[in-house]
Amino acid sequence: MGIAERKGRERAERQQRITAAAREIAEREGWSAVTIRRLADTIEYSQPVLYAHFANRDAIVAAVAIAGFRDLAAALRDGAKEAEDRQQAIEAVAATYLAFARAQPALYEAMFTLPTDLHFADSETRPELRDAFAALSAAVAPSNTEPGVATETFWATLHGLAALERSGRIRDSARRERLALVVAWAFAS
Amino acid sequence: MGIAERKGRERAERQQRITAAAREIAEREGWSAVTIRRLADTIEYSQPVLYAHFANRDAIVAAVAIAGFRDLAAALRDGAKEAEDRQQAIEAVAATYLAFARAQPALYEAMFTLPTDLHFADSETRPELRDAFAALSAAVAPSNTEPGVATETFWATLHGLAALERSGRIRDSARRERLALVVAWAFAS
DNA sequence: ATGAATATCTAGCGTTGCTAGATTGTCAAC
DNA sequence: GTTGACAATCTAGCAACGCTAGATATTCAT
Repeated sequence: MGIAERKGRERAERQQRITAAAREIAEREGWSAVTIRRLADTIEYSQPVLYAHFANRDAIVAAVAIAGFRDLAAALRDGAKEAEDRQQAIEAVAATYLAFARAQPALYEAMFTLPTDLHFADSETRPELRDAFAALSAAVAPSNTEPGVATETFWATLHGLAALERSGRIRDSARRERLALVVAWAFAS
Repeated sequence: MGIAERKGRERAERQQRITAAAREIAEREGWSAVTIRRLADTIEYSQPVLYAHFANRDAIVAAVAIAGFRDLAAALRDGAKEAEDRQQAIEAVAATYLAFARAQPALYEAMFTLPTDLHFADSETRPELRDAFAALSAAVAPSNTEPGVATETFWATLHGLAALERSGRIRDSARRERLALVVAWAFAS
């Protein structure tokens, strides 16, 4: 009965190719260039095949976003692992977060701007999202196990900085100084 | 020569009706429901008429956004005018900002999420945007006339909170506590 | 009243997300 | 092996989108 397994593998691989193509095109040309026809072309299947994998276009964006949260959580943990004290951990996490958003703007956009149906503070929160939140929380409030007002506010600041920097509404030249200020704020709380 | 004046008035009024309709529909059904056909129907003209007023759909969204910045600046000034000290001013501004975003989510979305070509920290920044920034700055750093790292970071925090609250990624129940924390941060800097 | 200029509309192009129905391929039963 | 059912895949098309060219109606100076 290896046939069913093979089909399952092929299906998973095709699904992977769809999200990879979406992410790549979005990063190169923006999410508006990610059309079903374009994706179908890229994976060399007809359009209806995509609907055997995802309910609609938004579901593809959401899949990319969830993969992004996995990446972000990993990056945050990796960035913080060499910190020697709380302040260093906060600084590492903040810098990593902003670098992540900056390096992959389309991915970040999928994670935070595009879909409205990926909730966080909710019973049905995806584990990937919880995990990224936990990585932040570990740096800000290592001793605290409650949901974390400080972590939420810290995250909001980072997200706000990422968003406003991206849209050119705060000076690119002051990035370093803002980072220092954020670290001071989070450290003090 | 009252004829030209009348035509000018009619034109301005029609333009006003377009943006008002866009804002209303967006607030009720989301920006994706704001189509050229729908707007044309609402103002009882054919579609090409809209293009005599705006270059394209994005320009309509941008017009709504700019009006939103006027409203926001006024709301911030109004909210802060009765504050007796710096801390009260910061708190008033923060609360007003978040209430503004919460009360008119589609408008706020137009201002911060949708268009990419309304720059801030830039020589060609629209005065409406500068003015809103100045209203924030007056509360955070009343004595400081420089562009304001603190103001930028404060703004970023408020925007992040607005965005994450809206998408349900931070707990609605902790709004008060986050506000208090933000005020403490901004006050300390 | 008439002709030019302006304002407005009808009709349509190309593209989008998505889907029904036809077509091809696969595999077990005889 | 052949056949028939089932699954996989494609072709073709719908309705709605932003936007525009060309036809028509309206307005105004002469």
